[in-house]
Amino acid sequence: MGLPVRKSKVAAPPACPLTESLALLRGAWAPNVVWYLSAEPRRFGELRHDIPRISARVLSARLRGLVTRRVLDTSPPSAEYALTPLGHELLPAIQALASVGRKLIAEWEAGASKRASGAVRAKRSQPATTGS
Amino acid sequence: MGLPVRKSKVAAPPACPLTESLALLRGAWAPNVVWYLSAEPRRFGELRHDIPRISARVLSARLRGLVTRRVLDTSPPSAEYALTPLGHELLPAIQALASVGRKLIAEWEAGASKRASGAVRAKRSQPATTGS
DNA sequence: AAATGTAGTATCCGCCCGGTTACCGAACTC
DNA sequence: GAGTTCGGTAACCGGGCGGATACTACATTT
Repeated sequence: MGLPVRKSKVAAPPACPLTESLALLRGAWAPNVVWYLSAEPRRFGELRHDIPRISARVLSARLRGLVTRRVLDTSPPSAEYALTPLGHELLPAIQALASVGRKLIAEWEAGASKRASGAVRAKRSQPATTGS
Repeated sequence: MGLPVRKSKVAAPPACPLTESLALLRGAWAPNVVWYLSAEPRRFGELRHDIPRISARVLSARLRGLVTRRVLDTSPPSAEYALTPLGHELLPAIQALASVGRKLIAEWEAGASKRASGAVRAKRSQPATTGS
């Protein structure tokens, strides 16, 4: 199956690189999935464990496009997912994003006491351990 | 419905760096706004021109958080927006994304030359996305 | 006064996204 | 056969996002 990701109602003229690449990461948890697959292939359940609040439905949806699937011949049949080359190309961007995120978290924790400025605080922040 | 509780190294960190930084870029056109403000401050109308398909409503919404506003004392009163330091920190990630996007578009157009059939997609020319 | 240009806000509304729940099915164990 | 584990899919559904349109507000120009 081809990349199903670009199905916006607007036939986007391929003019903006940013829009194009972001279309690949569109949808909740997509960058997290890429992140956890970056180091090594993982199985469905492992990803569910890595990203605890993702639902099976969404994870299954995210695992199409940037990812290849390989069925393993295990006792209960399982599957292994790995990033496609295109997925790997997104890693620098994702790492840069993670770097910013780490800085953000560090600053928030450092200045947690003086919470006065109107920063961009999301209503619900999702815990999801992105280790390194 | 129990997850295979195979606890890994991390227990429950406050937040995921990826999720946090992506929260900043959440919403349509947000990265584009950051992109166009990266080089220099711009005014509302300039951004609308840079990103033709964005609506004023959404642009106005995006211009809160990563951006500072300065009212100019011009003939019709105008406003100038500039990235905050936090906004600038996102630039490496955005540039990495744009890089991937450029590659995608190149491959895309290369493969599109095969399909030079009747359907010509209406290409509304967009101002160059600042080749970075 | 009327028109124009700039900078937004208000309101409506359709639709997609994603959470939840239930269900499926293969393989293995008991 | 019943139960369990792993890996999904199907259907429902509520909320939010964002497009479209209309409107406001201020200052200058005609």
